[in-house]
Amino acid sequence: MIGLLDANNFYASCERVFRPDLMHQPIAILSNNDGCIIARSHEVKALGIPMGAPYFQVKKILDQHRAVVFSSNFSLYGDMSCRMMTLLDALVPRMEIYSIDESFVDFSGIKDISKLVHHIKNHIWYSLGIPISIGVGETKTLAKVANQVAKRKGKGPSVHILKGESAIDEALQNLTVRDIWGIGRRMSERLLGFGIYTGLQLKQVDPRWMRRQFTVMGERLVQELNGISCLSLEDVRDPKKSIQVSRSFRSPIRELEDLRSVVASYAMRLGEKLRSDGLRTKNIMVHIRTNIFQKNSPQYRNHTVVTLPNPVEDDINLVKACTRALEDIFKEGFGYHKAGVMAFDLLSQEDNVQFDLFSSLPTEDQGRKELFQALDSLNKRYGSGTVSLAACGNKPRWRDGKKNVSPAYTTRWKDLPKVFAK
DNA sequence: TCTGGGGTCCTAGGACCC
DNA sequence: TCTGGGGTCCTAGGACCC
Repeated sequence: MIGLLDANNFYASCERVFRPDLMHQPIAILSNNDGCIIARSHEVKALGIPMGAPYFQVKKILDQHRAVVFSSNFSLYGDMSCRMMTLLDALVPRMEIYSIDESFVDFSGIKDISKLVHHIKNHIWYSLGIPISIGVGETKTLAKVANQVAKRKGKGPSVHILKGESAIDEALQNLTVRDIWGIGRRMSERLLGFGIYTGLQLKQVDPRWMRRQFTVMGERLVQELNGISCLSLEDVRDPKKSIQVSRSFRSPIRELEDLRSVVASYAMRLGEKLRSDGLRTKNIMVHIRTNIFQKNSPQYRNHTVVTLPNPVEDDINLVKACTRALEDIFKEGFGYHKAGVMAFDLLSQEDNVQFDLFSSLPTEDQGRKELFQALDSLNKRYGSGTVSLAACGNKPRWRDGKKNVSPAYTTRWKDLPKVFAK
């Protein structure tokens, strides 16, 4: 059995820990620039205010109900998340942190699951003041379903264990396809078109048909609803594949100079994130765009990628690359509303570093000399390590009438010292 | 007037290789 | 005139999640 532990209204609950006087008052948390609603307490949800609603559209109704509105405080939420996960980790054999406020837990081998989940729920509530819901099911997707059942029991901490065919079917009968984890707006629209409305109907669909219509994702979903586990518990976190920093602006930015300083600050934040994850990058993407909500204004969006010869994680190189990329895509005459930088195809500190010599090496002596210099810089930059060498002769080729250089052959020496000894 | 930020996975199709 | 078979890698774009 797999459990899904999910904090109730996490950001709002975090704020309440430090403002216990707001325990029964409606609370909403706003995004960057106080633009829209990104978290709501139970009471605000009850007012019918949707997730992501622009603040200016719902401000009136929030005021009427004397809601307390917070700007987001992500360092607080991150810290509370860390505490919560630490408490949980001490109580369970295996877990996967799924998001800032959710964890999957492996309950296999646990004799009395009900006792344990109640203990977890109470422990986190009394130690941290965060109310959580725990759902337990045969697969991750069913654990998600169980969690929704638990949440419907009330606004306080709650648990639900989903076991037995009829109980599962009943729970699924009460959910729309849109409520199922993994089904978003587009898929639910298409499913509705096929006459599939409830979770139970989806469970009864032929998985092969699902695969044809909705790719393997759809097939897995149906299998998971039938208790066949397709999504395993990943207790070891894979390293990140991309890291980005992006923001919308309160008011549009028109000048390149202003945008440049914004992008430079994102580049430095990107560097911080890379370094804290022990990662480097060769690929950096910069994007800018006008305000997509201003339907009547001219729109412009663009992005570009800079690929560096060597992996970097330092501010200077990142800022240089990002501002250079910005100049490629910046166009005058637009008011920009959002910009972002992203590093992708990340390398870990342990990954091989490629160091390219661009000069040709006409004689053996010169080749040897340049290789030694390259090794020397490698050592200075990355410390000692193992080295493999690839030599590429560049033979010009033509494609689509354009000259195009690609390696003609590659030779690799495994044992560098021996090569040099010769 | 004011509309978030940060991720992941999958597919199709093209280019290229032997 | 007929025109193989088996791959890999890359990219853009879509969809989803919290």
